[in-house]
Amino acid sequence: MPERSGKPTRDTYRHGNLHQALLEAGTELARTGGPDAISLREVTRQAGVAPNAAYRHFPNRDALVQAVSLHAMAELALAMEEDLAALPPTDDPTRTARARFRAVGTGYLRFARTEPGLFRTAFYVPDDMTQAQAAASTGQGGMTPFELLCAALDGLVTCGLMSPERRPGAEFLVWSCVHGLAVLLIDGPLRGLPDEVVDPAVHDLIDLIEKGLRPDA
Amino acid sequence: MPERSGKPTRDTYRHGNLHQALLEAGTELARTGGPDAISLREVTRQAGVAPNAAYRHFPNRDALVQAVSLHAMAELALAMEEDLAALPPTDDPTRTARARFRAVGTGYLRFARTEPGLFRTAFYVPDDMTQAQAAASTGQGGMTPFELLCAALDGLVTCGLMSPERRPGAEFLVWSCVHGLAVLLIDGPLRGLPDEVVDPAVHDLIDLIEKGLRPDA
DNA sequence: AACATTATGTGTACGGCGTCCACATCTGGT
DNA sequence: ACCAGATGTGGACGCCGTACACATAATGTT
Repeated sequence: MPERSGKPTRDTYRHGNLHQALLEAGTELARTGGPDAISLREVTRQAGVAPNAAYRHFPNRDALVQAVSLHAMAELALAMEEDLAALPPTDDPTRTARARFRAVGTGYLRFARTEPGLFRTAFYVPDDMTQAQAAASTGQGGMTPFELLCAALDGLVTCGLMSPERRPGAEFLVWSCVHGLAVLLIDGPLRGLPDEVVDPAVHDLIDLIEKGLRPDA
Repeated sequence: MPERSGKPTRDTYRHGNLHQALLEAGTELARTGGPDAISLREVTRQAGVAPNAAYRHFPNRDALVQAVSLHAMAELALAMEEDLAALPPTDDPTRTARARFRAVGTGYLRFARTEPGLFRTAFYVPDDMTQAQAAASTGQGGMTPFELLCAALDGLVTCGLMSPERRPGAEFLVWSCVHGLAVLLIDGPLRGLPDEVVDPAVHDLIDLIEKGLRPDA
């Protein structure tokens, strides 16, 4: 008998699907400890494989973290889509546009608070960069979080809830506001606040943004 | 002659002011590489001292990073005070309140972009937490960044630029918006954008916030 | 069917890190 | 003059990422 203890033991010399296994182990580590918790030695350990085996699938640690990051970004998109899908159907297009805009924000913040480790990993960008809205980080609908936000903003413009001349670049401003609250809630000084405090704050923040975007008239 | 090479050599057994020296070395490391770049072995190396000497002044690495973080927060407050001080004097209190509010935001973002490493270090909060607006992280005026923001908001209320019933908790919303832009600009997908793009975005963001805070009337 | 090629996993080793322990040295109070 | 506490040193341990040489399995060619 070649082995007897532990569970991730394997009898074949080849693992079979190591790339995927490393990714999943990395995701679990990131879930509880953020990007810094992802270690090559730990993921290979969990896969029941020698540390160096990882180098057949990722050039270095950073590449693995990057891959997990993309996966986390996709989960963020999924969370946002969930909030969008949970919306009750409406006849009023204006009401719908507003609701969809809000859902984009609440989904974002819900994911940040539910999965802070993955959220932080999603925004881990090391040195190369510019893969933010790259593929593979989309939800079921094939849209990235950023694209979901843009679509929601376009909806606001269509319904007159936002002036068209304010539209260009607005996605970055809105994103900033929501992202900032997320960061302060999970990493920063607002950490660990109970839902009774946070939920109204989320509501108020989206109110503020919405009001800030509205046409002056 | 006991030593001859390198510069941080010292002839006395005692260093004299190691605590301070470690703090300064740590600050320099954080300035260029953020909190992760702070290493006990490196700061002691720069101080010309054995690695373990650090343990006479900080219980562990995290305590050092924490100390640097406080220092960085104070520098942030200083940057905000600079923008406030640079304001031209005005008779109109409303105009002043508005300008001071904007200065708080621009100072915050200017520091984030000028000193991204220190900015990230300032918001490094490990496990214990709740020292956010603790002492020692204040500027010359003795106020923390958070308190500077609160004061600016109070000014807005006084001048009727903001409805009093919206005031409670508003500091967190506004902080979120500005902080979010800072994070996206230095770490996130908006990284490395030129001033010609960023400056208008900063302006627009503060516009949006201001508008969102205004009374409905 | 036999062999060469490529893909994948292993073993060993190096240097860097934080940290623990025992020990050396200096300084201030008695 | 001495002792106690504060401060710095040296060595060791176990992590980590990663480079190099090697072993083994899968695949394609003849």
